[in-house]
Amino acid sequence: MVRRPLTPNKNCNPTVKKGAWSAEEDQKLVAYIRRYGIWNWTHMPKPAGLARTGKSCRLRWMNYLRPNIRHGNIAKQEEDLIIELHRLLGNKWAAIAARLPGRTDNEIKNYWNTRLKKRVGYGNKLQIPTACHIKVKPYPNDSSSHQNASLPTIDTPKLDPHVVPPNEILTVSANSFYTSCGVHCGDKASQNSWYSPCSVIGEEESSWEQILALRDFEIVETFCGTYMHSGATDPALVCMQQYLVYHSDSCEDFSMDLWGK
DNA sequence: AATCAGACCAACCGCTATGCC
DNA sequence: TGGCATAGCGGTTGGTCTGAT
Repeated sequence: MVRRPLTPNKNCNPTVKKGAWSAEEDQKLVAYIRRYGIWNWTHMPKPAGLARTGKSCRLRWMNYLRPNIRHGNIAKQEEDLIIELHRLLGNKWAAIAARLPGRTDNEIKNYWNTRLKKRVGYGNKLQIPTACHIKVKPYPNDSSSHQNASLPTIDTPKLDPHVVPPNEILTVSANSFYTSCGVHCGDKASQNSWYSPCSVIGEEESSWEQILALRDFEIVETFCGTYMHSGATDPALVCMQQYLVYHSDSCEDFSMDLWGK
């Protein structure tokens, strides 16, 4: 869809162009960024030969021109993930987009507002436990983490699941945490045998919502091990797998390491 | 064929977070 | 510590498309 350039606003700088980007402008911006990189959005337009604000350039680049952007054809799997993440995060479009490679926050926001909002009801936002004090480690390179103030603050010690037994990972207020996540951490855990969240709490959706809510944190990696151990298959796993940072090639490999198999 | 309403989506705007001095 | 510049986010706007009448 091509948007016609807007009529210049009297109150705005007439030298600054607004509205739809032309192919020539796109080309200029891409060429400039390829050559010089992104060094300062505010001062970039002039040397790039663009009569645009830095803000406009940034938006155009982020939402349309940058590499690996995918437009349209949102798959059913992606749609499910958007719905699930939105239930967890609310309108944190950037955070949701970070979980969908190639998709932009703007695209997801539009997709939600125009298609999904009607289908998905409101008022069912996850109630996240707040009683645990497990230290968080934000995911690396996740610029959106700082904006997730609505998520629980969880303190975990530095995790190394290859070394630390699962039942020793969380030490403070662990019971409340495990209970809220539906993960048994009693005797069974000490025997190196976790319950899957689903089997413990009996409310699969509720459990996984809460686990997914921790997606920014290292702890989710541990739950992936648990999840794999349960042998379940679920779109939620797709979400988690994207955030594994282990050297293992797959979640299953990680799980096997974790369980010493 | 013309009109209209709703859907879609690119782009803008205002605000906030962050970093630097 | 406060002020400023910049980046980034989310809400909103408005132009185009499409299907119904």
